[in-house]
Amino acid sequence: MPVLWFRRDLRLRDNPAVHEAAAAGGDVVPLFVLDDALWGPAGSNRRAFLVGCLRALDESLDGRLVVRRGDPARVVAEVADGGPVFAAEDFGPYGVRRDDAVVESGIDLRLVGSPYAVPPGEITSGAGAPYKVFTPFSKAWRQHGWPAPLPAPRSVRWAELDGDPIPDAPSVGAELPAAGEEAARRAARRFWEHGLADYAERRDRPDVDGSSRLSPYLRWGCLHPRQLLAKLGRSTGESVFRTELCWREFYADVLFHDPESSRRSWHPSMRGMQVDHGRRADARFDAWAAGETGFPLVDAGMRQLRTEGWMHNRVRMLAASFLVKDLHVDWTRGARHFMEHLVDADLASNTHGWQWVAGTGTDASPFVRVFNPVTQSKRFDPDGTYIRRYVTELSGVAAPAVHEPWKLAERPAGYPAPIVDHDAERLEALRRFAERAGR
DNA sequence: TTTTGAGTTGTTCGA
DNA sequence: GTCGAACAACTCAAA
Repeated sequence: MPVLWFRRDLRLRDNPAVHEAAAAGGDVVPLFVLDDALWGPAGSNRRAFLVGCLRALDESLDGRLVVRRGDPARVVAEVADGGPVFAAEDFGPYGVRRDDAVVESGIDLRLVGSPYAVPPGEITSGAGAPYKVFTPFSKAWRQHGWPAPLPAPRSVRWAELDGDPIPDAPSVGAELPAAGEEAARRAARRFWEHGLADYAERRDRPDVDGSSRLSPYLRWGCLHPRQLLAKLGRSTGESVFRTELCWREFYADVLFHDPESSRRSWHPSMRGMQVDHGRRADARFDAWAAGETGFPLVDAGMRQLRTEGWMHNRVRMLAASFLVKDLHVDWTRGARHFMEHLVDADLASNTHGWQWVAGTGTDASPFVRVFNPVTQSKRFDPDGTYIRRYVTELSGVAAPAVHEPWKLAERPAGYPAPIVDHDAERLEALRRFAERAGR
């Protein structure tokens, strides 16, 4: 029996592997392998969202989704029993290793499609080398183009096979996004109706929640970017959103060409960057992770991450900048924390988003960027709406004091004083960068 | 091969 | 408050 192996493509629509598996003849076994290498490091938010996606998929398969726990090479071999296995290609470092092992074990693995409009590795510069700068990549990417979404497949006959139960969703603090393909379609429709027209202006505003909120669905493949790209026109908002989708593809391409870059700085000269270790650094990291730095917008973001498994991108950048530039903690540590808690945790986007902020990645900026937590707060959350939503200690504090509560005559009860002096740490960050640049 | 223009998302300083 | 310049020099990508 042909097997349809779901990995990060938890949908039935516009899924080339579904078509191929159906065309192979015979009842198709829809399989998901609960792989400890991926399940283990995931925090409860990410686990809960994945469980939600699996339940939704199971429902649209009339309860026939086969979930098996264990090592993929062993589990897939057992289920396939010599038959062909169809799956979308995974270009991440772990996915490539896993699939190599699967093929080596003799399984007839047929990779069809990928989670990207253009698979990593396909776009190269005139010299045939991978792009290292976003803008030329994005031009080539748009020129390259992508296929239209697939029509619905003729009805697929799904096999009935025993599996392990879908694990219970861990209990989580607050509300996670609704999971699954139908929820993704609703979210996309909502974004199209309410968010896309003003996207260019609103996407940077955490207070009005102006981003698309589609990242968790793209991460788990409840949506394919092709489905979004096919509907995008030429307006400013649509162009800006298309560019955001292109960033996702660019970073997947960068990680594909340098799989090591998820663990160490992409830029060789930045690998010797001086970072802080030890008890003081650990305490600062803990304060950052808990949302107790005393900088309201940073804390609001870190608390949103904990409770919702998601953070607005503008605030992600600021929180990352704060950890790296103000606390001098290695970016990989912050990136791991994000990976654990984000429901949209994507290794490529997360890694290279962090590296962009840390100044260790493909970005060729002529100067060192150090985000100012107060300036960012005033510009992107002017009334403090977003801050007060997550930092309840400041619920009675209005703008402008909400941006710098240490200036109040009386410190708000329960809210910490700033753990560092931003101006001093900024100079320290610049000093460390200058040291690297001199080598 | 050499040259040229450009590089997501920033901050500070001084007019 | 608003605005433009300065902030390293370098690397990339295409002409």
